[in-house]
Amino acid sequence: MSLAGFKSIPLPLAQCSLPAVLKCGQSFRWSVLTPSDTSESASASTSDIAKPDIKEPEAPRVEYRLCLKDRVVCLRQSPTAIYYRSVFPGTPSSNLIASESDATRDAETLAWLRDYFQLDIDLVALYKQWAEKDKVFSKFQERFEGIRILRQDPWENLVSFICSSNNNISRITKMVQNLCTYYSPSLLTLEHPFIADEVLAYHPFPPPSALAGSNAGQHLRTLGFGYRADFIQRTAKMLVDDHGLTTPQAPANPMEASEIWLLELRKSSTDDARAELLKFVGVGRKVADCVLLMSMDKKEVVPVDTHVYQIAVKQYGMKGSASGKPSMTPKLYEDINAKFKGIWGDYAGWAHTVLFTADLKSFATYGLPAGASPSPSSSPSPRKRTVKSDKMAASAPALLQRTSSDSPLKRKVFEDPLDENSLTEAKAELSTPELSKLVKDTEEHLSIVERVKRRKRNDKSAS
DNA sequence: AACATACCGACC
DNA sequence: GTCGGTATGT
Repeated sequence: MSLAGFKSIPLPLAQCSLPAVLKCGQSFRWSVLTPSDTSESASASTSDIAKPDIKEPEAPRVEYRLCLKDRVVCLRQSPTAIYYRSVFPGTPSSNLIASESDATRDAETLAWLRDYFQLDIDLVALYKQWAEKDKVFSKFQERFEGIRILRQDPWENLVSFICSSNNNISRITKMVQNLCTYYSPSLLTLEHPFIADEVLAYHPFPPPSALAGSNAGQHLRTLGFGYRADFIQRTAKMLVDDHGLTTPQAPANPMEASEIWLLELRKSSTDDARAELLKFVGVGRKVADCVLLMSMDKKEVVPVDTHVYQIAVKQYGMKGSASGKPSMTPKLYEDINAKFKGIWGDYAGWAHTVLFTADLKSFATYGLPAGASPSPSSSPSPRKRTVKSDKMAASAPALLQRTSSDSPLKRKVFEDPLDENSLTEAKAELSTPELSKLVKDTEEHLSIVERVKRRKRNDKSAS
């Protein structure tokens, strides 16, 4: 598979890692397509490969796709560049003659990419600053390169995070996909990049008016939204009712007035914008802060959930609650928020996302190159909660590739890289060099995890 | 103003 | 029983 038809943006992986950024729970709408993939949209599938094949940088075996209002953007990545192309309705891919409008469209897509990935922000420089200020961050930085905040559409982001309460990435992804499939018409269909004869349909994100109808709540329930169904319908209706009649900017603008109103909140202060967001149903402090950080340019905002609370306790020695189960009171929220802002400063929200991502089970072995020996402290802690509850389970040890002919055993190891049982079984069946390498890497990882555990125990009994 | 409980669905 | 929370009740 060549990169014919793709333009390139020279960019080191450390500035932006697509597999990390597009699957760490910021956007839920990118599909990740690989040669071994048999399903439609796959960011939740266990057969995904999390990293481009670095052994063959000229031919990445992963493609990422997102449907915008008027085009589908397709991306691939090598260690030194991002490759992009866009596909429009009604343009057969067999058209080999580049026209003038193609050049215009490429320029538009490039502009969109620079904005969406915020490529003018020097992430490497930010990492350096955070590492200087913060010992904990410096431990993780090398293994979790290229994790940056996307600049997403506020409406889409708001709905996605209303879905996120009491929920996991895998299910949120399915819900958002259902939303697009059933509430906006297909823009175009496109062949799978690696699997012949597989055709995929692409739907843009539906506008507020499409979800505001009084019947939407009930219908969304049947699509698996649960109690969040009414939140979404009512929020959509509030937007249409209260902000749907803004002076039409340009008739050609495909955005609805209420979407533009949300977009304009970028110009407000953090507190003002948050106050507006909190008026919607299903939007509390955490969801509002996610929207502020991820689509309103409020880079200093640190959304606090139970997960972030765990990091504050574990990594930064914040006092844990005696009864194990703390309720996230406004005061606790503020305390944690202030703590992280004090540590990381102006881009605290960006720094928080790096650690948040590093703590996902799916990234447990991310960035561990074969044979490399990470320092003991840089390995993620084997928190039971994370290991058991994170259903993303999409990533495998870096640099290793799954194939369609994987043995059941290899699959097992991939699906839970930290599970010692499957590892023991796998050792007895070192049939392929690839599997043996995987076992070696994972063993090394586990031994590090063990060392950390032991040290923790010793520290405790010593004090 | 600070807590408790229900809510929905998937998983252990 | 658990959970990347919020709304509603006391």
